[in-house]
Amino acid sequence: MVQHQTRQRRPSIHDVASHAGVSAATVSKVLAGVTTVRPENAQRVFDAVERLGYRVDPLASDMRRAKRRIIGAIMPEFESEFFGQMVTELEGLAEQRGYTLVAASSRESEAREKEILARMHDWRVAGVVLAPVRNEHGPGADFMKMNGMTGVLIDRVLSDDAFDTVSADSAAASAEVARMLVGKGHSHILVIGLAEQAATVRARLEGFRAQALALNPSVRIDVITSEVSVEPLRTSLRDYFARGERPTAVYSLLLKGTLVALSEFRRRGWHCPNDISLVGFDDAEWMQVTWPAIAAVVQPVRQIASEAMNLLFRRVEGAVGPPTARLEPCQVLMRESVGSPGSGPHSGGGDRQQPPLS
Amino acid sequence: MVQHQTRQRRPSIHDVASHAGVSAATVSKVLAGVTTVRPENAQRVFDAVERLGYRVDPLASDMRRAKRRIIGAIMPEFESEFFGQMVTELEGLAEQRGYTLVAASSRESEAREKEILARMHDWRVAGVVLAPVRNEHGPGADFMKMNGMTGVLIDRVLSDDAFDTVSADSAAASAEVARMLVGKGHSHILVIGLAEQAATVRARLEGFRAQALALNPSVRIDVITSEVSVEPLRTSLRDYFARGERPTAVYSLLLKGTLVALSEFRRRGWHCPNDISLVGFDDAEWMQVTWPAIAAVVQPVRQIASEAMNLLFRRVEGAVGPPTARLEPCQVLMRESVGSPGSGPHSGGGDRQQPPLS
DNA sequence: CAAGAACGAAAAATCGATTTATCGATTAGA
DNA sequence: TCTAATCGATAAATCGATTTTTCGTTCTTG
Repeated sequence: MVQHQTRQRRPSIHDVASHAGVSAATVSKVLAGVTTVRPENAQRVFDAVERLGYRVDPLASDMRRAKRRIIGAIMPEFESEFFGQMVTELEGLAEQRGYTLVAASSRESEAREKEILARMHDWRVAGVVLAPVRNEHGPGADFMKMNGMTGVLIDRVLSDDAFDTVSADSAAASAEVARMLVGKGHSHILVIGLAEQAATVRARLEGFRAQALALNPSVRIDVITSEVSVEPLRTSLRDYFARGERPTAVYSLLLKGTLVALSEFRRRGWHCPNDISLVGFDDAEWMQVTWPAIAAVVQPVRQIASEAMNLLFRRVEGAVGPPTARLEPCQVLMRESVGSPGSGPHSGGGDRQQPPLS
Repeated sequence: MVQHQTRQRRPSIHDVASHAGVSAATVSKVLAGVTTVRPENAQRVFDAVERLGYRVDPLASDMRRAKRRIIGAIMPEFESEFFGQMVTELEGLAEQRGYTLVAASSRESEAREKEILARMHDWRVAGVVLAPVRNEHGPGADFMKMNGMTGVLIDRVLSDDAFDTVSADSAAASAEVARMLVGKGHSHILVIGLAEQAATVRARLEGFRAQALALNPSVRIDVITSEVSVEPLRTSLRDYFARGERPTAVYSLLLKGTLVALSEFRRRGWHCPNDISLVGFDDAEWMQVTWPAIAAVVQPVRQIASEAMNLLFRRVEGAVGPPTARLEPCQVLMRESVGSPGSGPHSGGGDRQQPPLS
């Protein structure tokens, strides 16, 4: 525990060895827990370690290994609660196993995603947790395949023929949303999302549609998607409402879509749930303190992170066999933003902004 | 560009050397841009690099350096937009200079903060960007001092005698908030915050109080703080309102406080800005799409990140001299959550929850 | 009691790069 | 012409650990 010296160079394993009067190899063995060392020598090593405040240099320690004790994490962004929590969880889990997590943001760019992967490959990371920008078939996964990297794909994925995948069971969650909305009497529902994330969006959409139609064959489901960014989505949504379309509920398949929907509602002076109901995929802390509180699908971040790390380390340790595709169940939080249609006056609209409460 | 081989072992500098018919030292020099190499040999090296798809192993490359090309970033959390953006920015800036960023979350724990720093010290990071849990005088900064680490402190800091500091000019921003609130006629204002972050909170508080009193000497300013977490703050706030205190405006010194205030308002059935006005330190994307939009102080994330990295690399490159303390200006976004007092009926309260719009 | 097994620890090789020292071949200068 | 300086490149040392090989003792055993 002593660290009285403020000198520059840190003690190396050789310093410990000479202080303990043994060889560096012996020190290494003692610290690795090898039992074929005389207890007396082991004690001298521990003493010297203590006295010098010696700690293993992870960089040097990793030099000879083919796989270094580093795990890479690549997320599309860090700004949302979901990915923030995800990185926090992954970091903790990696640390528990003595690994260092190197996190990087692909900033929603597949090109950047590939560059980051190349850099992580340079570091000889033991494994990668990749949340792809688009889906499991992007250039990122290809690069990993091509270079024999071990990894797990999460979030915007369904299943892959090379990597284990873990994601929220968004189809089941969407079905539950459908149950709730149709159950409340909604028969004209708008679903908005980004088509870029193909498979996941399709799963959510189909999960929702199938359940909704099963409950009420005459329900009308409109879909608005945009390819890459959310701004075109905003424009499409604006046009849609301007055309006079009046769904009684909106289900947004992604957080940014929920924000867009809310801002379009506010733009038209519509209030939830009286004028229109809203459910969003992805929960956020603020959603329960606003008026109205926003109904949302909560993704099981901890479970996804923990399952992903389990699968990853299994592969890192050499497990073989066909890749698995895990789906973790979500929770749907029904809040005030959802009501029954026709329970309040549908303010005709118009594009002017108006103060909400007076 | 060629990477036809899917074999396991990556080519080393010796593979390149033998393919080019030169020594490893020559390859190293060519790649380092040393000019005392015969152009013909340089070309052969480049060709071999291309053919083999060779890339330098950053781990091995860093072995002999005292400071490795790694920058550590320690944030109290990753879940908020502010720190999420901060990590994104820092990562980009580190990458630009050929450094790898290792980010870790102290999870609002000073003990963990120190552990992470110890681990980063093990890695011999070139520098650290530390956003301390409490302030610049915590065990984290002490550890860095003790071990001669180079670093920059950001966010919850004012100035330090050992490290450069960069933070938002929250005193000036708070003064501007005071100007706006007092200017609107508020004369009883509640300020809430966490005292743990001593210096910063005091700066914000004093900046606010001084300006408010300068404009209206009879303004009443109540302060509620809690030491560590936000839950006691919630309790205190609840008690405060239950005692019958009726400020006309609340200024929250931190994001979590803004959420707590909103949830207490909703608990009592109060609406912004008619029943009470609200301004929060720290902006978030959702604040502009809710009803009402929440007024907030926007921190200059990019400027803080960029300035922190500039200062850090200056020190990494050996710059000496007294530490600097930078304050980056904030922007105050006045939104609908702020109005004039008495412009709407103050609903007496009561603790029952009530639907907002009807 | 001597040959062989078992044990513990030191010596040496290794990982993949960088840097320093060394060396041979030209070229320059005396 | 002989020595000295210069140039380009290679050999070797280094970084800090781990792992393999080697070696000297001690303990068995025939």
